[in-house]
Amino acid sequence: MPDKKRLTKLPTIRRMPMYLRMLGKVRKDGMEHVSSNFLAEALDLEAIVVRKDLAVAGILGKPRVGFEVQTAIEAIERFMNFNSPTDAVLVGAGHLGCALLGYTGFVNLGLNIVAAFDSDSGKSGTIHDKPVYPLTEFTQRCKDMKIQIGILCVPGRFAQEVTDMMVQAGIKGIWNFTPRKLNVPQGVVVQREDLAEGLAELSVKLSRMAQLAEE
Amino acid sequence: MPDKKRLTKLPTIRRMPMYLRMLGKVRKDGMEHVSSNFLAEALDLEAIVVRKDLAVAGILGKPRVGFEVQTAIEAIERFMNFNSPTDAVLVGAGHLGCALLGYTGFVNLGLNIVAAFDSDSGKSGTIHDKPVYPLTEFTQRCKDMKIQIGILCVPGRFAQEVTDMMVQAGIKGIWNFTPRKLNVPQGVVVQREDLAEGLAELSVKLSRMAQLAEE
DNA sequence: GCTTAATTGATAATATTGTATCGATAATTG
DNA sequence: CAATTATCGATACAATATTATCAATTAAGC
Repeated sequence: MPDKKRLTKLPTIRRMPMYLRMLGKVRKDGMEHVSSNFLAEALDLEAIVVRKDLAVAGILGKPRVGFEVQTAIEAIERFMNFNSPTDAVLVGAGHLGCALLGYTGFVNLGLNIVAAFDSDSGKSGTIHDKPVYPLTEFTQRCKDMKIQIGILCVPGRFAQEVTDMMVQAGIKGIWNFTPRKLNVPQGVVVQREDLAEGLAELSVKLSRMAQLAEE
Repeated sequence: MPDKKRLTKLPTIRRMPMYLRMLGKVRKDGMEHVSSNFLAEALDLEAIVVRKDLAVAGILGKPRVGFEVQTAIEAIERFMNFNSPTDAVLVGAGHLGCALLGYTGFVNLGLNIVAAFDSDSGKSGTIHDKPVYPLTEFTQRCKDMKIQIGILCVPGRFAQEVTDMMVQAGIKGIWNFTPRKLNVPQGVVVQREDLAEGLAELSVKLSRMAQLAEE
C-alpha cells in the first residue's frame, strides 16, 4: 500500500493565499489592523472561518481591534513556507505554460520559476523574461540548479515521459496541469490541477440555479 | 443574508470529469465493462469512492462484471448536464485566455466557447478557430447569441467592470480566473478558479515530505 | 449443478469540515 | 471611571465526506 497520509486542514491551507493577497492589499492601503469580519466580507467567507484559519497559522487577534496586518502576513508566510522561495522549472511553453511564466503572483507564494523547457527548440529564447531552453538540456540544467519543483504543461501524451525526466533530475514536487495520472516513486509528490473540476462545479451550480428560477 | 445554499456532494461532482475522461479512454480501448477497482487504480482513488460516486449519478454495476462503460458515460453526461452544450464567451485573450480557447476538452463537458473578446482590438481575428471581437461589441453579441456563461481572464483591475458587462448582457454564470471577488446580483453564479490554491497544497505537501525525509 | 472467486451495494463507523453559541476582553463613549 | 460595544477564542454541535464491513449476487470453473 502506498503511503497514505491525509492532509488535514486542507481547505484552510488552500485559503491561505487568499488571506495573504487580501492582507497585502490592506497593508498597502495603510491599515494596521483588520477584523475577521472585514476579511470575511472582502473574501466572501464567514468571519468564523477566517478566525479559525488564522488561528491555525498561529495568528492571534485582539478583541475590538482585530488582527495585526503585518504580523498576520508574516505568520502565514512562515506557516506556509512561503518565505523561503523554491526554484521551479516549467516544461511545455504552450499558451498555458506562457501564462504561468507571466504570472507574477507566484513569487509571493514561494515559487520562483527560473526557466522553461520545450521540445520545440525553436521556442528557445526568453518568455516574460524567463529563459526557455530546449528539452534536451533539461536534466543537466535541473541538476545544476538543484531544482525542487517541476511544472508540467505538456500535452497529455508526453506527461509520463517528462515526469520520468523530472524524477530523474531530482525534482521532488510536480505541479501537473495535464489530465493524466503520473507514476512517480515514493518521495515525490504530485499536485494535480484540473480545470474541468471547476467547470463541473459551475455547471451544476448553474443548473440548480435554473431550477430554482423555474419554481 | 445572501442566498446560502450549500452544494452537497461537491467532491463527487468535481470528480465526474475524471470518470468521464477515463471511461472514454476505456471505451476507445474496446472495453465494454469496467470495475470500480480498475477505475480507482487508473485515477488514483479508492474503489469505494468510485462506486459511491457512480451510484450518485445513478449508475449500477453488476457483481463480478463491473459497470457498463457506455451506460456509465451516458449517465454521467445526463447527471452533469453535459449533453446539452452551453454557449460561452471568453473575455481577455491573453495567454491564459488563449490557452482556454485552445483546450478541446471542454466540449465533452458541455461547454462551447463560441467567441472571445479583448479590449485590444488589435487582437481581433481568430484564435484556435474561435472569433475574437473587440470588447465594444460584447454586450450586443452576447445578447444576440443568448450567451449563458462568461469566462473571465482579464487582469484583476478590470474584473469587476467586465463582470458588470457580463451581468448586463444576461450572462448567468461566470468562470472567474482573476483573483478578485466579484459582486454579482442574485441569480448569477460565480465559479472562482485560483491556481494559488493548488500551489499552496503542493507547497505544504512538499514540506511535509521533506520533514519525513529528515526523520 | 455446485463451488469458488470477484464484485457490487447497503449499512455503519470514522474523520473532517463548517457553523453556532457564548463568555471574556479591550477600546470607546458618556 | 463605569457602561457599552465590537471582537475574539473556546467549546460544543451539525453537516459532510471518507473509509470499513459484510451480506448478496453473478460469472466462471470443475
